[in-house]
Amino acid sequence: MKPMTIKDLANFLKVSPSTVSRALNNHPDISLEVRQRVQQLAEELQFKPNSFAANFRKKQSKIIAVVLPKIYRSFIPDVIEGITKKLNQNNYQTLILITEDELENEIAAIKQCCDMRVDGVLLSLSNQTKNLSHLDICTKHGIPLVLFDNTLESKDFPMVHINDAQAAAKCAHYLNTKNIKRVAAVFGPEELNISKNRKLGFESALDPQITLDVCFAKDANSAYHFVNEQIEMHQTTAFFGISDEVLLGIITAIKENKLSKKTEVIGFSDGLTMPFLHKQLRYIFHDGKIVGDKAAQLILRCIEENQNFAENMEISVELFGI
Amino acid sequence: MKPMTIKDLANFLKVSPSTVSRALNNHPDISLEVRQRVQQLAEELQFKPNSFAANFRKKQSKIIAVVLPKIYRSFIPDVIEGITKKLNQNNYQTLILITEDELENEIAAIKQCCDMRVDGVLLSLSNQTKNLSHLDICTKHGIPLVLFDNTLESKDFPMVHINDAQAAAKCAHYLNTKNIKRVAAVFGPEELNISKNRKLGFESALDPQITLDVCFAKDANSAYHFVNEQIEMHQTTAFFGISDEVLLGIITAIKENKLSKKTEVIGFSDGLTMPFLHKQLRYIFHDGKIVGDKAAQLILRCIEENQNFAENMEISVELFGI
DNA sequence: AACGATTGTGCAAACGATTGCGGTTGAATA
DNA sequence: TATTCAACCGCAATCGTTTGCACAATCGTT
Repeated sequence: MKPMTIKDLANFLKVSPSTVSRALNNHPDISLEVRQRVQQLAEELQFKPNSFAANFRKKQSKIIAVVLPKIYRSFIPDVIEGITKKLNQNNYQTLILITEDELENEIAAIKQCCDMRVDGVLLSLSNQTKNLSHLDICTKHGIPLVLFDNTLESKDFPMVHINDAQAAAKCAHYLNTKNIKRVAAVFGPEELNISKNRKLGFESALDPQITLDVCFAKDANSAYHFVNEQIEMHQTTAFFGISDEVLLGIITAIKENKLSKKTEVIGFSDGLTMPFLHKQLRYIFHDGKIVGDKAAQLILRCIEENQNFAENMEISVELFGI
Repeated sequence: MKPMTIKDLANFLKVSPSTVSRALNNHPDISLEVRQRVQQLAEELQFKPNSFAANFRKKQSKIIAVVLPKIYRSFIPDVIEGITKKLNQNNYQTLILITEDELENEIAAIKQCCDMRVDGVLLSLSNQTKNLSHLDICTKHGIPLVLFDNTLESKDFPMVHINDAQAAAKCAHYLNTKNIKRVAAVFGPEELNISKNRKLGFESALDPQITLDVCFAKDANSAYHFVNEQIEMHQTTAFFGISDEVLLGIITAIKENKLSKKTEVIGFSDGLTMPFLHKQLRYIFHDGKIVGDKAAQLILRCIEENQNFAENMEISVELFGI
């Protein structure tokens, strides 16, 4: 029992294959009556044209690749959900490629995308990536690409992300109003772009009267130890944390020191665990769903308009907390 | 400038297209010398055969679809990483479809997979799914499918997951040794299969001398309130939590009641946040990477051997904690 | 020297849907 | 009535690779 083809349908309906094809694609050349007859039969027989053949002919895969360093536990899952949702609504599917934060893998992934002839690429850069020259093959193959989340400035590719520096500045501004002498800021690994950007924004917005202690923490535990030191050495009562992970360390430390009530904690969070853990937390709500949605939207526009208009999109963020 | 084809290469090298094709696919019929010449030129010119045409001809997409309810913050990200890693090693790519825990979407996703002619499907069931009849179209299309994580018993499809009941029983056994009179167990939403299975395993393994209070919590907050009640009403000193989310509620509550030291907390965790938060936590380490890896392995075998041998795979789990 | 085995290569037919172009209708217009 | 013009539909080429088969060359055997 060979799988059905468009020809079989055509024979059965006494029309030509081309008519069936056009009818299935809602081509206006086909009369409403024929169109309906075709679609109805296709529906009944659960017939779908062979997508391999269609892709081949139409030179499109209806697949968007999402290339990212790692599926961290917060933010990225939401991004993926945001992307798939938007893409599905537009009849595209989502392919996931993971680079493990290595440039080499990123290059391979991009090549893979070209080889597979995906219709577009959403890319969050690895932290080893210092320039965008390896993305040229996408341009060469006519595959639109948009950068999201972890990005580098570029005139060739649109990007969507929050303005990290500005968001961090908001946190600093908040602290400026709080009659504080000293603040300890915990960032992620020093080489991360978000660490750099948020540090820059935070530092330059912070009232110079306030003494700033800085730490690049590789995980919750190192944040925890840093905070303990700060409390011991300087009786610090204000902390800034760049991610849910370091916030976990910060919050744990201040709780153990019974300073929850007397301490300001502010940072970036996905709004789930950390605000629950520490009700007084102020945080920049970093909403992955929106980033994903916007990124998908942008790539769809690129595909539609067949060009990489380098229009960046900045997601505005707000400070949350009681 | 038209994109290069196999014919262009062939003309240039004065061989036939078939030879180029075979050479590129390392077909042994082609002499080593010719094979190398072809591959070398292809390498230089960065030529890759049009995958649309190849897919079409070979009737394979080299894509595996992963269908899942939702990308929760723990476990699932690891599963995805485990899957993509294993698949990549075998030259397959990973497509993500999300059902949002709705049967309707699950059915649509499965159909989509068939329409796209993916080479295999990895499916974690929605919690609305009560039977597997909608998976027949996969069988009909000859697409192998393996169930993972949230599954239902089936003789048609292999599945990989941990033995929830048995793992929960391990927790109960541990508590049995602890001279405890009363334990409060917090599960997830009642309709979830993991809730049911883990509850069953836990209940039946628990020493009947121990009084059991049960709660189905929809989030960390409801777990938190339940625990507070239990402490107030029964001075409970032992808690079982089915997931990181409810553990968060449990741990927060016992900390606020300053009972960390005097209380046994045990449950299922991905081993990151919760053990950090509560050092005394005992937990079943639910390792998504392994589940993903095994699931991918299984689907690859199905593809290779061209059959759905219903060989289930149970991931063994261990109790962690100091 | 004639004979099968090997080995290595090319020919040409698929694979199944799409689409430019041309042809057939019937109705509308002059 | 002749002509025009849509509206519809079919013909056949096309997309680029793969692969069954035939064929040519080379080799070792009797």
